[in-house]
Amino acid sequence: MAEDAPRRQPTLDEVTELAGVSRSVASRAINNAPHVSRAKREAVERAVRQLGYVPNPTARALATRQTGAAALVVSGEDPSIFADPFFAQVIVGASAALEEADLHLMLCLAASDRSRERVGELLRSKGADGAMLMALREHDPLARMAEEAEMPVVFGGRPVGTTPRWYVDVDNVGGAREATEYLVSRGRTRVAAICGRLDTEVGRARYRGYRDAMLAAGLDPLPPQEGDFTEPSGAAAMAALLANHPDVDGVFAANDNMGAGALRALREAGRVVPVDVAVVGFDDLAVAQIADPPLTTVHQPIAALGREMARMLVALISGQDPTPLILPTRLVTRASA
Amino acid sequence: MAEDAPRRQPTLDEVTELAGVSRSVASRAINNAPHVSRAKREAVERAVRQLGYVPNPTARALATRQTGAAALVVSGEDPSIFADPFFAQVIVGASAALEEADLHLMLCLAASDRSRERVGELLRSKGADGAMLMALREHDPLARMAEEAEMPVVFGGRPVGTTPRWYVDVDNVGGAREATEYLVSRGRTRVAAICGRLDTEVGRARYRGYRDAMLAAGLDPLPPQEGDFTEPSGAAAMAALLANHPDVDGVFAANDNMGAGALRALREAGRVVPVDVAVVGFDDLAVAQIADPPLTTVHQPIAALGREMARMLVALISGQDPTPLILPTRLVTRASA
DNA sequence: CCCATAATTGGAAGCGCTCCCAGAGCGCTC
DNA sequence: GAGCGCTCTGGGAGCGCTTCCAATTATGGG
Repeated sequence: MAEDAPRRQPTLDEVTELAGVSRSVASRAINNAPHVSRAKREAVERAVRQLGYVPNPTARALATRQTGAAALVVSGEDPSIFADPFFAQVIVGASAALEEADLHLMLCLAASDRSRERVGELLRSKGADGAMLMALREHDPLARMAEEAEMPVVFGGRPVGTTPRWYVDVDNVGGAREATEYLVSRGRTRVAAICGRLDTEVGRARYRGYRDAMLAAGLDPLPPQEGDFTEPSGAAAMAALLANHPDVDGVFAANDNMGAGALRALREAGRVVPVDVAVVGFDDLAVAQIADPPLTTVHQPIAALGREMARMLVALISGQDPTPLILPTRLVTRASA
Repeated sequence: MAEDAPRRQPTLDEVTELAGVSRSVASRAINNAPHVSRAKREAVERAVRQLGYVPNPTARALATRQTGAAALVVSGEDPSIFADPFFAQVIVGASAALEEADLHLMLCLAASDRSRERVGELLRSKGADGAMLMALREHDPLARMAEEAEMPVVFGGRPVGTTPRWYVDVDNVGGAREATEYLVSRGRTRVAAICGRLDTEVGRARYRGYRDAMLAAGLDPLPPQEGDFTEPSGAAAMAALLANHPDVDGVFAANDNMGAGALRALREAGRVVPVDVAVVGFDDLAVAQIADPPLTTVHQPIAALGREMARMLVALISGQDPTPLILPTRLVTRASA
């Protein structure tokens, strides 16, 4: 049973020979293509089983000009951005959808010039059948690389400045507006926004939603208190806010990490949440439930984001022309507001 | 400048022609191989630039029998296991190390039979130059697949039952022992363990460390209170513990998620941490810092785990025979104990 | 100035698979 | 019984690159 000769992988030709058919027939049989008689098909199947033959994906890729893989590129200036559990969920969704199309997932963390350069080469060399780009920042070189590459590309979230042809995004403006409206509806009038980096579209859009809601309610929006989406930056922003606007009674944080940071800063400053200050976050990650008090937050369908990106990419690869998609958010109320 | 003809990628032959050299020379020049005169090398470089030539990785892969990619396989019975931020950090480390060797990262979430089958095929067909396997459970079919595939394979953590030839692991027993010893050293005598799934080696090893430390201190170890590494399971385990052993005064949780859950259950039961019950976790993820009170925990070098796995794999791929590695842990004391 | 030696060079054979195409075989119809 | 439209079949030409090898040219010592 066990040969331990230094055997190579068996090739199609060996199957061909054992089954007594031509290469074309063997190839067709293996790919379940038509025009193969029942007898030959079975002969091929038998030979395949006997030899333990597995098609060589590289050779197939060369012949078909399809690699069978899609890249998920996460930009950022250092790899720590990827530590955000957000991406893990995107991956879960994308991975599932790619699997349906029998594509493999290539993950590229484009956090250094070197790695960005490698991504560029991947795109230009058609090292994948398509790519999903996420977390692009302003003037991100990846945007141009993607444009120049003649490869299907789907954006996750819109990059700052331009609106790509194909993207999946979450309704950031709407979600932020809803969060702010909720705070206002609970009687808060001095509501501040701890926003994410304003060189990202998410950061801007969520601030815009806050501002719109404030203006619509006849309240004065405060200028953006910028953080970088991390917990410490949220705490720092909250501290700054308390220093400049001691009378703040509501806070909209542009994500849960910063919301959790704000909660901590408030606790350290002796403010009671939600009595003194109500806080709403964005994302609805695990941290929102674990936070104390649990964080009222804007839920966004993260796995669905990944899934839809992948589906859109698959559609693109198969020659269709899908339309961009904006996924809805919904407010999840917990104890913090 | 901009041709918008439906141009294919330029091929080596076109470079060859433009530079006026043979294919061999062009190939050597492009790969920085020796035996190319200065003049021809420059001619090739010029042609490459002029044509915007990028080597086709698939063709190269077919010729060299090297795909230029390594797979990271995360097993599990459903994809949610991947939501654990643990993996994100492993990926950050692995990705960086692979980049140094100019390898791409293929991520496989093997959470269904279908996806496991695809991984098996990837392994058998040599669709990657090597693979890193993580989170294998007892009788995990991936173990056999990996064994049968003649492909370099590195394990992250040891699977239950067997000790693979190449692996990188964390000192789970030592870490758990240290955590328990610390609790004991703080005067706790009725220390319980909330352990992870006992069909994983991590779960077993951490319980073993707890038990060893208890026995060494002349205390009675409690039977394992099993959770599944999630926050809710930690809370449930803690509740069960309080019901069966109301006098418990110390808890070692096999990871931070469950530690956070225990904290919540204790709070809900009116116990004060660390006065009534001291709690120690394991992992030192972000949740440990955010928890209230902040969780004393066993820090493990997660990114380093990923990095070392990747390095070991690279060594294996390049024909070396590296030795298994066990990474040290260290206790980080915070307010919970 | 000639020959041994080393550095370059280009031809050509793969790597393993897909797929176009022409030809063969076969059952019908008219 | 010839002609037509099928389905099958296998030959062979790629896909784009690496690399072995024999041939060519450059180098240099005697």
